[in-house]
Amino acid sequence: MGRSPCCEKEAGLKKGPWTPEEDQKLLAFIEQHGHGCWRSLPAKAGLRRCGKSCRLRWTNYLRPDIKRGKFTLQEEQTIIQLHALLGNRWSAIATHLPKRTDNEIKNYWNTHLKKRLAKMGIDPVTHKPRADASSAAAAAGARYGRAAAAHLSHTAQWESARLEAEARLAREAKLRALASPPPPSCGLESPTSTLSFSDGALFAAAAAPPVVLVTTDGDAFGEQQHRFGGDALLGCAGVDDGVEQRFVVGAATSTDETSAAEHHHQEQEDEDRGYWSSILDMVNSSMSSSSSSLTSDAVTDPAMYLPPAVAEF
DNA sequence: AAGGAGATCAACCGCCGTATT
DNA sequence: AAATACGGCGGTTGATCTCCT
Repeated sequence: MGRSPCCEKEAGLKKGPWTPEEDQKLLAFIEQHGHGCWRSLPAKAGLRRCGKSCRLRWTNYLRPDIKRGKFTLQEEQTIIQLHALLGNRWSAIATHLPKRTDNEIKNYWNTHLKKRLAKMGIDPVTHKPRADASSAAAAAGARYGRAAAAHLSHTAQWESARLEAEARLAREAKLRALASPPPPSCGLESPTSTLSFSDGALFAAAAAPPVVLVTTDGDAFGEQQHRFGGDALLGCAGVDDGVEQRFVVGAATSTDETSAAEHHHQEQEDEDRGYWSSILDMVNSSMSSSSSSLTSDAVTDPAMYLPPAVAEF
């Protein structure tokens, strides 16, 4: 069936970058009347724009509760972790990054994080080592790959849990929609997303996904070792965008070390599970208390997004 | 200083799900 | 039940900026 573009009917509508005057008009109107129906807003506000364009400008730029500027390490970590869980569901990811818009997160992923993972030989889509990785990335990826391979069964379990959780999420969303309308927006929601934090039931059901953390600022955070997922350990002393990345992967290669390595590996796997549980708990608790007095400041506490090992820094 | 290449990001496009008629 | 309206989402584009040669 589809739907025709909202601007199709009216010719002469302006496109392209917004001028300060237009911003002012839109801001003034919304502050005074609220946005109400976006389609009729431009005419009421004296703007020669389509409603969609106004909505986009407001949600991605003009809203007062938007944080702009460089992403913090914690925010990057959250994006990478959530992308491993949710894929390109930017609005859902934005739900967990207070004051960031899905558009901003999407841009940041496409321009920074995706490339960084690719440089490391990690497929940014699957968050797993790429087969065609080359040079240093290949070496790192290969080591990562060995560890990953050693945990394939766990990965399969994770994938299964994830799919199951997705299905449960869909069912629950349906039930919620039938039961009651969503509560008014609270401080924890993304500026752009309407996804409720209670959708995080997904996370409750999830186990540890295979995910890689890439640091951006070695100077600021020094050498770090992060544990992720059930299927690999990956540490990284990042200098800057792929200049030099050192990996510490929890898989021994020599025969002599095998036994000790297996033992160590088991311990690490337990730690990984514990680590992911803590992330999932964190996400869950922020969701379950979204209707309480918890403020967005509480959620933006960087420590909340750090793996235990990093939080100690 | 010039210009070419790559990076960035605001904004657009087209589709989807849901509500309404 | 079908058609239409609307808000929202994710992918993509293109103007602008920055860096490099």
